Amino acid sequence: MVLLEELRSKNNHPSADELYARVRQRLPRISLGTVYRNLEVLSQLCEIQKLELSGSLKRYDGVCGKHYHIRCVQCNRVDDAPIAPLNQVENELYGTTVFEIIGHNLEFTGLCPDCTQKPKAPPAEI
Amino acid sequence: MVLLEELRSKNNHPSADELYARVRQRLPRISLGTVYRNLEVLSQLCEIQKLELSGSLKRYDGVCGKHYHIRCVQCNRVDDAPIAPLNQVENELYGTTVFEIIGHNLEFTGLCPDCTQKPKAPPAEI
DNA sequence: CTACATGCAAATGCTTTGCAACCTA
DNA sequence: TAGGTTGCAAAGCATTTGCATGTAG
Repeated sequence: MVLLEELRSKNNHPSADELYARVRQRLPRISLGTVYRNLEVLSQLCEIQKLELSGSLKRYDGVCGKHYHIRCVQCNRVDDAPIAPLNQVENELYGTTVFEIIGHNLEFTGLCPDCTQKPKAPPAEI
Repeated sequence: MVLLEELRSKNNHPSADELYARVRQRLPRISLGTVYRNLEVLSQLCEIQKLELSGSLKRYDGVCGKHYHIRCVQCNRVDDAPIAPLNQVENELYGTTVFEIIGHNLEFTGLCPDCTQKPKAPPAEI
C-alpha cells in the first residue's frame, strides 16, 4: 500500500493532510476520504499508530512499538522522544484508583529548532 | 463567576458541553459561545486548566496545579491520577533531542468502574 | 456478476468568531 | 455614552460517511 510506504519513508509524524499531499504526488486521483479510511484500517492492523496527542490534530506514525513523543508547542512538529518506556509507572496507581488500568502515554512539549529562534508571539503591542 | 463555581463544585473534568448544561440550570439564558469564551479566559488566568487529552474532546479542570489524569477509553470519564509528578523525566531528554524542552504530560488510560462491567464491544460475531 | 475499494461531496461534531443588542458605570 | 460582555447564528476545521461509480476476480 502506497500510504504505508510513504508513512515509513520519512520518520516524521504527518497529519492526515500532510500525508494526503505526499501520497497525491504518486496517486494524483486519491481522495482525502480514502486516506482517512486506509489510515484507520492500517492502524487497526497495527501496521501504523494513530497518535492522539494533545494538540487536537491527529498524526500518524509508521512505527508501531511503544514509544513517546515530543511536540513543538508552536508549529506542532512531532519527533520521537529518545527515552525508554516507563514500564513501572502504572504500578504506582494500583490500589489508588477505581479504574482498571490499561496503559499510559507520556508526551513532552517543547520548541523545535525552527521555533526556538522566533519569539513566541509576534510583538503584539497592546 | 458561575462557571468557576460550577467547575470547582464537582471534582470531575467536564467537557464544555457538560459544563454548559450544568451552568444553564443556573443561568438559563447563557450560550455555549459564552461558556467557551469564559473558559478560555479563566484558563489564561490560570484559574482553571484546559485539558487537551488524547480523546479529541477538550475537558476542563478546576484545579490548576500540575497533576496527571486517567481516562476511561470507553466513556471518556476523566479522573485525577493520584501519583506524584515526575519532575526528573525531562532530564533524560537533555542532549538527546534537538528540541528545547518545556514540559511533559502523562496520561493513563483504563476502564472506569462502570465500563469494567460491560464488555468492551457489543458481541459483534464476525 | 459480485464484492469491495474509491472519488466526491455532503454531513458531522466540536470549537471559534462576527455582529448587533445589552448592561453597567 | 463608552467599555466590555453576551446571545445568536454562522463560520471553521478535521474527520467521517453516503452513495454512485469503478475495478478485479
